[in-house]
Amino acid sequence: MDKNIELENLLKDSGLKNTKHRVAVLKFLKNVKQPVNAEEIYYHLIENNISINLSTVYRTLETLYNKELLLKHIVTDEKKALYEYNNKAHKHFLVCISCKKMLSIENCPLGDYEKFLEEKTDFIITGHKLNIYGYCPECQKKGLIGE
Amino acid sequence: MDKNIELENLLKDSGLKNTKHRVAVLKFLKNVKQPVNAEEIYYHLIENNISINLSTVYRTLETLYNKELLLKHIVTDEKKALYEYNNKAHKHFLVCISCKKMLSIENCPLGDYEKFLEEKTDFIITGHKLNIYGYCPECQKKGLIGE
DNA sequence: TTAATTGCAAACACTTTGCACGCTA
DNA sequence: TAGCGTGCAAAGTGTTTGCAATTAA
Repeated sequence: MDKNIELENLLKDSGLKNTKHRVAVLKFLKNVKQPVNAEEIYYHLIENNISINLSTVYRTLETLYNKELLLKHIVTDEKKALYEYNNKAHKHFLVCISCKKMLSIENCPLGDYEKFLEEKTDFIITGHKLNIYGYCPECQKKGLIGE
Repeated sequence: MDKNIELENLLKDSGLKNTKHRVAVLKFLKNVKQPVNAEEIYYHLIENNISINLSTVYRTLETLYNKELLLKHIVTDEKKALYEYNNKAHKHFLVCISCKKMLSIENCPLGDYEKFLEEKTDFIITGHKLNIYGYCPECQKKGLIGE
């Protein structure tokens, strides 16, 4: 329950009204270990007796994403966007090309490469996104490589 | 004209029939300097008096992508997929978050970080995608930062 | 000849929007 | 109570597909 107060403050600090739907979405995303799509959030809430509409889920995600409370990912060849709680840690992902699962990596190998690039290109660099692809141990065991 | 023969051989080597549409799409993508979307390809062909249907453009892109003759990118918050000629060079991109232009970077700063990760996580790593985001010099001049 | 490719129109999947009602601050 | 949040149904957008006609091999 303490967690809800924390999330309610997060909303307040972002200038958003505190609604049960927003808290429920944040709470779910904070607890889940990998990025999930809108439909998965929708069904999770329904199963937990929180009546909500899919369009509200989308609107909520959009709102939270605009306030940078969430991160949003689109994986090539997957149609649905994936969302995760933004804990502000700088992260990268290991994406399984068989089951599409995303695992986060805490390390960032990029060091001061960005600084070098900025000087070379005159871009103002604001961030980067690094995904590393491969087959997760489970899919290797299932022999799903290549599917 | 020699270029067409080269592209026709590319198709043949991939086991694809040689059609004017496929050659035209490949030719355009080979000459353009940044990834483009299906509609841009469609209009380019129409303007060059190559009669084609948008759905054929999509089917062609899908076919060429499956044969790895093209690369496909999806940028978060952009709805349209971007395609580029796959010249097999290992590349990364500098993406302007204002005008969405993508510039390629030839360097790869990742070195043997992947090897380290593979050992640590038991993934079989097959590749990675690195995009670096920021504002391009043109958008900086236009004062478009933040839009 | 025959199997792959194409045009066209219709279908699709995910996401967004208009409007009337409900609820937070 | 003023204005943001929500449900519902309908619309939107990029992409895909079924089918008949066309074309490459």
